[in-house]
Amino acid sequence: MRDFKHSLPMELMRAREAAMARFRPMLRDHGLTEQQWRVIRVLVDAGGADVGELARKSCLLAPSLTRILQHLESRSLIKRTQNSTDNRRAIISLTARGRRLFNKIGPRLESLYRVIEDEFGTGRLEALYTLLAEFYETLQANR
Amino acid sequence: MRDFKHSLPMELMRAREAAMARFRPMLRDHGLTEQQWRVIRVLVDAGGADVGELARKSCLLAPSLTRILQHLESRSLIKRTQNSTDNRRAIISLTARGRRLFNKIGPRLESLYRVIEDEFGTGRLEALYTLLAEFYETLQANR
DNA sequence: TGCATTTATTTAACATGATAAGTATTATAG
DNA sequence: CTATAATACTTATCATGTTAAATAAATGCA
Repeated sequence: MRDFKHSLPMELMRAREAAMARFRPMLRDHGLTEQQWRVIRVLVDAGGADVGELARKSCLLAPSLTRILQHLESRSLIKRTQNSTDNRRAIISLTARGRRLFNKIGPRLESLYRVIEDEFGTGRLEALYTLLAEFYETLQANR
Repeated sequence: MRDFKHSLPMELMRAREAAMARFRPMLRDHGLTEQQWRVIRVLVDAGGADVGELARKSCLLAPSLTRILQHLESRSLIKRTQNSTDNRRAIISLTARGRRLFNKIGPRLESLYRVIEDEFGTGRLEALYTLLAEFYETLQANR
């Protein structure tokens, strides 16, 4: 049997963990988990989204997202608006406080990212992105 | 700021999830989680290891591993041996039942893996492995 | 030898991952 | 219209992720 070290899910996880280990301390300093940050990040880009859209874009399962939104709402970082024609959906958006937190953390994480970019090389990083995207597309297509 | 979709941890996660979605149902059919399977897989290769070694090789944090070992022991899939000169360490190994379970599941997962190999192509898969390993090494080296 | 330090593992506490089931609202067939 | 199915979330439950603290055994050194 193929050597266990040569396991793709494992390698993907190790690579991801190596990267996250660089980012996590700073998020933690601001009382945020990686997943909470992903939600905030998506809300900045989208500027308001329902829970389903948020789940897709932040790669979080609905039950996890429900809990995260409750948490972020209790910290007044997000707010819900019941504005739609569909009463099942609530529009989630950042509060002013949420935006301030993003503006504080965003640039610092960005610079950590650039360090990685320098260490590994922009070219190889791009190659990795491409392969990952292709891999994902291939597996989704034949699902 | 860089587009959020172009986030390396996210891409690594999505790729990993796409792969795991293929494997998880079969593991679940046998009452195993992905992490429990990783432990069994390492024990087959190593044939007995202390908790620290197991944690490193299965890429699990010590607290998670503690719980998983308790679970696997309660199902009689692993056993502990207090044989060492160091009384802090217990040697973990598979029971006959654990080995039987591995022999039943292993080949089926292997064939699922070959499907992925065929879909994505052996060459690109190797390229991906190489980049991932290099990425991990680079980030570990400059830790 | 005696004791502070280090090492190996476990507990504790809180957050998320994963699946199934529940609830409320909207769409749809008859 | 109205019963039924589909949709969008939320709850519930169990397992793991993450960090800090606790416990216990081994080491190092005065």
